[in-house]
Amino acid sequence: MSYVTVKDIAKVAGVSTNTVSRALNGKPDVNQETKQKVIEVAHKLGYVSNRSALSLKRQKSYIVGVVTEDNANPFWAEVLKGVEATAKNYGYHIIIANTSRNYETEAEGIKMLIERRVDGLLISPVQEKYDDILNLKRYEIPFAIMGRHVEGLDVPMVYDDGIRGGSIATEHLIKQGCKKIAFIGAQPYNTASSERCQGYKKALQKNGITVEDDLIKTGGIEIGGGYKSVMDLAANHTEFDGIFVYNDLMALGVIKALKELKIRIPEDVKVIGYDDISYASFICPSLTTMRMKKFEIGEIAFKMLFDSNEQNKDEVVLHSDLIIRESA
Amino acid sequence: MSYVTVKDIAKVAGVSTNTVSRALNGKPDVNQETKQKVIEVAHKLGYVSNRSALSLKRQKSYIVGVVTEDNANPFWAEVLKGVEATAKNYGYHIIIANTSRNYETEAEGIKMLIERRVDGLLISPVQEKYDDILNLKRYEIPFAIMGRHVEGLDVPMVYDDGIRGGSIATEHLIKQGCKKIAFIGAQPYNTASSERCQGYKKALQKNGITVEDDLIKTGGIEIGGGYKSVMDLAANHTEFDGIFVYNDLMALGVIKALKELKIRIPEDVKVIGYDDISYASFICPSLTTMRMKKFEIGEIAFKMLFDSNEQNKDEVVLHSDLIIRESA
DNA sequence: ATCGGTATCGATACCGGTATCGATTAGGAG
DNA sequence: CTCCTAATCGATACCGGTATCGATACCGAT
Repeated sequence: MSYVTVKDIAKVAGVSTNTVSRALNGKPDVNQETKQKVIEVAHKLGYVSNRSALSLKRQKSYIVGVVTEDNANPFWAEVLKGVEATAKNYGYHIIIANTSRNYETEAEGIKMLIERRVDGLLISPVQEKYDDILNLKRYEIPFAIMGRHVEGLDVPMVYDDGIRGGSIATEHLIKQGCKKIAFIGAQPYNTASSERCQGYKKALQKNGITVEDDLIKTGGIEIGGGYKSVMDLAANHTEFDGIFVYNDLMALGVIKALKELKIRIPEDVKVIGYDDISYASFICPSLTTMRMKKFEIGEIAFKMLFDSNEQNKDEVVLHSDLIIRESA
Repeated sequence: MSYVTVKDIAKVAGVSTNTVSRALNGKPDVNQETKQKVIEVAHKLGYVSNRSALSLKRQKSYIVGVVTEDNANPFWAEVLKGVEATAKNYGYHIIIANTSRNYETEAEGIKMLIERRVDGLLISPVQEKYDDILNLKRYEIPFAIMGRHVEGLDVPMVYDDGIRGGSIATEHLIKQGCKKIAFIGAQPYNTASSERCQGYKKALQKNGITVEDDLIKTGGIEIGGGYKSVMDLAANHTEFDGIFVYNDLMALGVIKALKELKIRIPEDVKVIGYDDISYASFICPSLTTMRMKKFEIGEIAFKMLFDSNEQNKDEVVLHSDLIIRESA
């Protein structure tokens, strides 16, 4: 059986398609009895409205596109929950486009979302380039940047204060007695990573510890990236007694590497992560980290698109909290 | 600036909308020069095609709807990666509808996806009821069930052999010397859970161990469910030296509870999970588990919809492998 | 000169809804 | 009885594409 249309309902109910539309949408100018009958017929025929036709006519899709690096990543999964829950409250659905931290994939994803005529766009940019995002200004589509702070882009953003957080994390290691603290970060163009690194340097300087370039590693993100950076440090015989890792996922790799190197945590080396993903308390040793307001990032980002209270803010900065566990 | 249409391009290029369409879609019956000019104009004006209009005209959306309990759940996140990667190869996009293990949410999600006129539907059902899924047969939309085995539904399915896997997991505990093995499962209507429980019973019987109802717990899923079940066992002073947990996420809760009860793993109690989520090797102690073919479930499920090689199979059964780590 | 074939292109209908506007009817006021 | 108003409803245009079909022009063959 094919899909039922308003025309089918109209024929069976003996009214015009217009009346069907009015009846089904609770509009005025319909007699109560007619309305009942139409609804009855629609139900009996198994009518389901066609959103494509609606989108076309209303010039509104009630879809918001979300562009993130990977919706399976536990950090972004939480952010997405915030977006999704808020979207639902506002009568929107979301389509997710993963970038896999690749600029071309990001550009493709954004194009796809524009083709679907999303009503808004939430982007956590790859940051290799911003051409695709700047290009968005050609259209009248509202969009916002999530989880990253980008200077000079003149686009609404919601992000975590990485300088503050990085500074707090590093100070915690210093208070725990660490003297030679390494920073293991993401790609250099990743502003979240570079801000946390700035915070790290700030904390070191404030405490009279010199910043050593050998102790700063940037590279691939995710578990493998953290693993590799520790192995690099070890291969260069760089000494360290503390590590501040860009995020918890990389911290997993860091911990794995340290274990393989028979370095005890936290006795020999203390480790602190960032994000507080849900598995941070279950890993061994449990991970000290900065708890980011993940759900809120998604929630606020969505509201920046459509909620008049948040709409005209061009920047929302969130603060993360230190969560002390076993690793530091 | 509003969106550019074929009409705008036609006006500027001095041709008809039809010619624009032909030129942009690589169709024949267009002069090479005309084609070039149209493409040029389209590019200059920043044309992006409108998928809603296309969907309406072509009666095809190139979207597949995916209904799962929670895309943030590490197990389903992997399955979704399989779906997404395969969909991309076939030129499809996906829209995700989370059910939160709630029948009403599932029914709503399915309705939304039908409204968007998805070309296919992949569902991991809540299993409280099947009315919404059976209702799908009214439409001509292809769909398949992922990760669950449901008898008597006459719908294509791809799932893991839970009886086999549950049996292997339980036998592993028995070989490790466990005599009193508990099973901690999900809700009773969850067929994946009940099949693993069947496998558990089968293995016990085969090894001359009597099945004790006190040792079988069913209840809430996810971390909290596992935690609560262990605490229930402890409150009833039920003795056990091994636990087979429905999935790894619940195993996290189990391990948390055991730690709080000062029960050592694996010395006092051995624990085995199911799924092999990516964090299983990082938790403490690292989790022995059954590795499910998560990506493949998503991949095969998608192919069942459209790929002529897989299309006419009504069931694909996958086998999981025992991964031995510290917890058992 | 006429004809047939081919290449190129445009007018128009249609997909499934909704909005605009006009038509019809009934009822009450004058 | 006429006029006005409100309630109800239908005909039609439109959203942005594409498919169908017909029109036109140009070529070489007869």
